[in-house]
Amino acid sequence: MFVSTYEGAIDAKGRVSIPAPFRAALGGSNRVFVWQAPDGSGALEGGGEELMELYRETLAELPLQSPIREAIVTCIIAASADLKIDDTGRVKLPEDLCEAADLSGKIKFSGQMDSFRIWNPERFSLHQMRMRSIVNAPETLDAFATAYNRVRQRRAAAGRGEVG
Amino acid sequence: MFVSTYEGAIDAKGRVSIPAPFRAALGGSNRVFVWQAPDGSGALEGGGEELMELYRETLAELPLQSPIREAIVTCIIAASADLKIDDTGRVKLPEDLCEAADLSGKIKFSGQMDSFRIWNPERFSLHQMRMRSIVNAPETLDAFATAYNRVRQRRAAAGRGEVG
DNA sequence: TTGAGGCCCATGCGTGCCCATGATAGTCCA
DNA sequence: TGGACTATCATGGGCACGCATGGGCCTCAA
Repeated sequence: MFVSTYEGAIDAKGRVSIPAPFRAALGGSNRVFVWQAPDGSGALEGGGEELMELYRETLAELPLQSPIREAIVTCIIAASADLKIDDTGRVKLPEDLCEAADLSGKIKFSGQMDSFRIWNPERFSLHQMRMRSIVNAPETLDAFATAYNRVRQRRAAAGRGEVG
Repeated sequence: MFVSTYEGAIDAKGRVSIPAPFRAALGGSNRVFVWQAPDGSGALEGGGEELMELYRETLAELPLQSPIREAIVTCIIAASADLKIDDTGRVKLPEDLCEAADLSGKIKFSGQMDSFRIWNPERFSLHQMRMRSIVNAPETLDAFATAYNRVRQRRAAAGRGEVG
């Protein structure tokens, strides 16, 4: 589970330390995949072998000739960098990805549950501010609370007991 | 279940003892997540792995590109501190969260059923006073009583018997 | 020969772990 | 019913390990 936000830095050799909690979330594997987040946020997105396996299964659900499948394969699978984590926990980010996400010097890692993101810090604060204004809208929290209660009730019905 | 309110303090190293009943509510896990309460109350909100798992399921219910999902991921998942409880029951609160919630010295923990909150004591009393005036309004208790009776009747219909 | 990448060692700082101490409440017995 | 004992919990502080980071050397390819 990728949670929280961590600071990091790209060193003179283009190397980046993956935050230790994220390495733990990768399940001890020393392989990471990194690609451009497809939502236009300008960040990079990353995940481990487990996520890639999930993507593989997801793609298998889609018709072989569908444009959706083709687009995902091209923009995520083909566009991913397949990186090896060295024994001090670092990877070398390819230059083209760094340029695409405007990364140099200080960077931010943010957890997204199943994946994580790598940000230019300023872009991240901007994104944060935008998201905060959405969260402040009462209908956002309402919608989340409604979905949350649905999940809880489903759990309770399945006899999985209470939270906490 | 997180119930009741407890006093606490931040020590010189930025550490805070999680009240023992809340630790018990975390189910023996030594991992806590803490983030800014998204309701503008100025408190921090906290929960355990179980709550995060519920949030993960809830997010999975929401469309991948929906602004709600993105906002919650940014403002809760990414904004959370992923804290480890040491064997005396303490965590180190990150400075940015302390600043955001105006915490230093004495603090208050308040139970919220599925999660708990961490308060600046003065803000908490203010909040308490505001809430008390709302509770005093007859329509508040009416609405609560109506919902309560609906739940009781649903239970009775399901043959789950009486309230202890 | 040179530049880039992979691998290894060195270091400083943060924080996680462990010790001890003090306070409080709950229990047991006189 | 009162007092002493004990268990649990909050708190303070020291120490060492883990993590992020910097740099050197070797290898391979252009």
